[in-house]
This record gives sequence, C-alpha cells and structure tokens, in this order.
Amino acid sequence: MRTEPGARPAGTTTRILDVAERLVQTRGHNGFSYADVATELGITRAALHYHYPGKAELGEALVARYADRFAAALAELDVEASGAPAALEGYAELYAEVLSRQRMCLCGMLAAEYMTLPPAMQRGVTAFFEHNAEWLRSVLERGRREGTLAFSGSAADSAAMVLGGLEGAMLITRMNGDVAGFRAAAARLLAGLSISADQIPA
Amino acid sequence: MRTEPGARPAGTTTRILDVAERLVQTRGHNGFSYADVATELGITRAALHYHYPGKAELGEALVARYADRFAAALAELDVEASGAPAALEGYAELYAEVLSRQRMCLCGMLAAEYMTLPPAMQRGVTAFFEHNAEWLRSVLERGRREGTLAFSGSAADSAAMVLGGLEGAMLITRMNGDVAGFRAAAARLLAGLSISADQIPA
DNA sequence: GTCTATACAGCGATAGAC
DNA sequence: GTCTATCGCTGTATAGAC
Repeated sequence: MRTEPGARPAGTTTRILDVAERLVQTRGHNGFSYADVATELGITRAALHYHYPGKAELGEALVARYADRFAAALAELDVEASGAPAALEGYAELYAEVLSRQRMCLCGMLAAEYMTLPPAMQRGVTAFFEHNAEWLRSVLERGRREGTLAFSGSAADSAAMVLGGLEGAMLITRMNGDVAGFRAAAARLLAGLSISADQIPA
Repeated sequence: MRTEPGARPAGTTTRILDVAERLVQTRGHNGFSYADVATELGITRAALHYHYPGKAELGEALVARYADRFAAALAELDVEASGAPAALEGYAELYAEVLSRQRMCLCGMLAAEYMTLPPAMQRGVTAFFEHNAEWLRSVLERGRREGTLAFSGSAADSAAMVLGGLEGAMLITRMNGDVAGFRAAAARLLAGLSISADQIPA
C-alpha cells in the first residue's frame, strides 16, 4: 500500500479510485480513458501509470474495493436488520442509494462489458455476484424457516431473481433518473416473497 | 433503401446489421469497431462507410431493426397467447431465446452504455423500453381484470418489475451461460404475479 | 459497391528528467 | 510523485480510383 496510515489529505490513490469508480459506474469500463481521470485530477496520464501500471490493474482495484464495501454493508445488515423482510428492504435500499447518485452498480455495469474485460476483472465481478446471491439465499432461507417469507421453489432461484431484478430495474430506471420508479419496482419484487396478505387487487 | 426488392442473396446491408448486432449484444457498442465488422465480412472499412456513413447511423439502424422485431413478437403474443399468464411466459421466453444464443438483449446492453451513446440511439433505446413497459402493463391489467393475475400496487409498477427483472437476470446469467438459471429466476418472478396457489413452503 | 491510400485524433504505455 | 516527450497501435472517417 502506498498510502501510509498517517497520511491524511485523501491520498492520490484514493482519489484516482473515486474518479475512476464514478466514470465506470456512469460510462462503463470501455467508456472512459486514463486521460479522463488524469484531467479531472489535474495530473498527467503518466502519473496515473505510477499508481496503477495499466487500466486492467486499476479496474481490478476498483472491483475489489467495491466488493469489499458491499460485503461490509451486507454484514451490517446482518447485524442491524430485525428480520428477513427488513434485511431484504435494506438490501434494496443499498441499490436505491447508488441510483440516487445517478450511478449504476459498478459490477452490473461490468457485467454488460464482461466479454471485453481482462480475466482478473471477470473473476472479481463473478465473485461479487456469487457473494451477493449467497447472502440473499441465506436471508431467504432464514425468512422461510422463521415464517416471515414465503415463496415457491429453491431459495437460490429466488435469490437470483432478487439480484437480477434489482440490477435490471437499476439499469433501466437510471436512463431517466426515475429513483421513485425503482423503489416501486423493488417493492413489488419483494412483495412477491412476502407472506401474501398484500395480494389485494386494486 | 439500397436493397432492391428483387435482390435475394442476403444483401450486404443486412449482413452488416447481422454481424454488428451480434457484436453489440456480446461486446457492447463501445466494445467493437468498424474493423471488426469489415474483417468478418471480408470487406474493407471504407466499404462499410458506404452503407452507413458512421457508427452512430449504424447504431441507429441496429436499434430500429431490433425494436421492430420485438414489436412484431409482442403483436404475435397478443394473438397467440391464450391468456395473460401465457403471454407473460411467452414474453420471458423471448428473453430466454436471446440468452440461449449467448447474447444479451441489444437494448439492455445499450442501456448500460446509455451515457456514451449518440442522442438518436438514446431515443431509440428509451422508446424500446417504453413500448415494452406499456405492453406489459396492458397484459397485467387484463390479467387482473380477468382474474388470472393478482398483484398489489399499479400495473405500471409491476410492468417495470418484470421488464427490469428479465433484463437483469439476463445480464447476470449470461456471464456463465446459465440459461436454466435464467428460466428458474424468470419463473419465480412471474410466480409473484400469479393468483397465489404456489405459495407452498418447501 | 468495393477498393487503396491516407488523414488525424485518441488510446494505453514507456523512458528518463526533475 | 509528477513531469515532458514520444512510441505504436487502433479508432473513425474521407478522397478518389476502379
């Protein structure tokens, strides 16, 4: 690590990651260049190569940091959420917060570009989704066991549905910035997993 | 139109669109070049510029053709599907067929790259999703009216959920080619709209 | 309708000075 | 840690011959 524990004023490495992260989340990995990042930071491309030898390495660091943050958020939900339904709502809210900053999920973006990514990034993206699916599966199983959730089929299938549903709703609502529309679609998605009661025709 | 009605052997224009379509669906609009298309067709880049002056125009034609095909498929579902649930299953199967050819939905792909697209392509992608959401909404309303579907909230919100859910499930399952996983997630998604009955804890 | 040739901008990346 | 300078490659696009 190049940033020593004592160095406070937001190290260059961190600022590079912050700018690059936003660019990937809005324009995609194939939609930004080293020049974009360097210009925004007021440094040259060459300086960027000092911190990250190539775009592939920068991309790997991006995925790793994003996955770590998400994992931490999931661990926090495990502790704070009062039950499975609340955990799912908190999970959906993580997505809504990203969207409200007019961004797409970093790994959702990279999923679209998957075929063009360097192998190390592909592995990172795959691991991100597997970890999310596994977390969702465990929450769903717990909810079913405790009687707070009800659904047909395997918990893994429903986990895939929730994961895909949120990523997809995000992908589409981001185009017009309709965060309220996202929240409504997410609520409907989770409603299909609740113990009926809400099956009230309008 | 440069392809006369009598010219049979699959005009160059069509073959260009076919190759470019596959490239966008697998690699994205920012993930392929004129050279990729030209090489595969055994012609030069310059020849490509004769048919489509620029990548933007090629992209517009791609979106327009894809949207037309999809609209035709939806119209056919209106005629052939016996009821709202069958129409929804047929709709999901359209996605499954694209995925089974190891492709992502063209417009789903372009939704990720939305911020980097030329304005005309942006309009085309937006129109595609609006048309799909509107079709889904009308199917959902009919199903609710006829008593074959049941769901809380507005039909528009559930339409957004189905659309986003299928696009997202597609986006994620494409990474490992898990078509069976997609079908399972899609079935679970639609199960949340059926008149309960399947709420049987395993 | 396709070719050769070319222009020119942008890209990722490296070497070496400071 | 950042700079200038430069390389080689790829990108889109154009002009003009056939």
